[in-house]
Amino acid sequence: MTELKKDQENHQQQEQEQEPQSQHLCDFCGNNTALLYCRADSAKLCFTCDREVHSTNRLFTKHTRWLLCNLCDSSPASILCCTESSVLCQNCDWESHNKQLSLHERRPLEGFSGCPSVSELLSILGFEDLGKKELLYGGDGSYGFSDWVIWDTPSVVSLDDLIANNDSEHNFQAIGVPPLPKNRNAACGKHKEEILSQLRELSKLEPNSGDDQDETVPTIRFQSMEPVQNCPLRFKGLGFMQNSDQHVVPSSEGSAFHWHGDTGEFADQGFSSSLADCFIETKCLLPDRDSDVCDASGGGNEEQSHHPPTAETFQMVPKVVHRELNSQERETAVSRYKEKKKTRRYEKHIRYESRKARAETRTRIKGRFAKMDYRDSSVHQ
DNA sequence: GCTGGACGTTGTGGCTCATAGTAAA
DNA sequence: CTTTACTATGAGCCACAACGTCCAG
Repeated sequence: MTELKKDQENHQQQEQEQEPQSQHLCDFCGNNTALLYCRADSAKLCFTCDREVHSTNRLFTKHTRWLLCNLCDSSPASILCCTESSVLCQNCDWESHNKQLSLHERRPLEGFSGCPSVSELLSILGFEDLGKKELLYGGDGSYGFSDWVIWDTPSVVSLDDLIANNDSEHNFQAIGVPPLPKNRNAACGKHKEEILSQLRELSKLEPNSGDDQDETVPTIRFQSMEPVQNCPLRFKGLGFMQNSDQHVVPSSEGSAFHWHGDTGEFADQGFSSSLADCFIETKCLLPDRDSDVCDASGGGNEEQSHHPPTAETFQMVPKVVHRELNSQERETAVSRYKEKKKTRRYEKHIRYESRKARAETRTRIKGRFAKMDYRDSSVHQ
């Protein structure tokens, strides 16, 4: 632990040293602090200009943007250091964490594309407990994304956990797991204040800012919550996938999903691993969005959909709990599982006695079956 | 629809080896 | 606290008869 403290202190010192040069201005307007990086444009942008630039046509919406690295302020951040709440590019991450044999908890970050609304940006950046209203007015009362989007809720470890927790009114939290602190995944890095400030400005520009209809619309009704200007919206890793290929599959079916690299699909393969469950809970519980723009088969999503999800991907995808749709499915799945558990046979079951009899008389070499002529030849010798 | 041949798949048990977990030094 | 020794567990291997499917006659 002391090593961790020293590590943190070193980082703080390092940040303080770099602070003066970290304020880069937006390449577009030249006024605001640049917080995002667009690789396709090789440009550092503020949130307002990012919206302006990337909403002009569909092609631009495909550009993936990242937060700027908190250390060098010149490269896209691909690592979130949860310990020090900073976002770092690969080089800076290597420099700072490798040098010091860091014990920091780090996660991969990916960018976002499309034209996310302020609310969605809040969610992407880990301010899910801060609705757009709170952002605008600092108000209370209204509920925002946090009520519907749950980041990294403790995943269900097994179906037994579900059953053990059966009485909790479909609360998917596994037993024995302490509640997580809010906002623990805030992925905004060091420039939190500046980000909030820019988002505040951005939200004022949105047509329905302050409208009651807006933020009270839960995430599960994404279909009615079109991103600004109907731009295709995709969050990669950081936020949530909003995609037409999000098949609704009951997560508690007792199914493991295996990735088919060639088709880019999951296939049901029996009982689920906890890892797959985590993913299913999020990926599959999201409502379908019949967007022709984001069509998995053809539209601009191959990059994401045809790569097998890594453990990091699983870790990064936030948990979105669909409270209505899943309750019935869960109940039926649990009852099916219970029924199956009753009739489960642990002892070995011989299906073909004749094969057993045959196997017992077979010639063996070190336990392995040997060819018949081996016995013959040994007899002859 | 029935028959028979060809061909691919499945299941069987004992042993070895790798791995994880535990206890002792 | 670390290292070593021991134990438990499970996957994989092997050959081949039985089984299942397909197809032509």
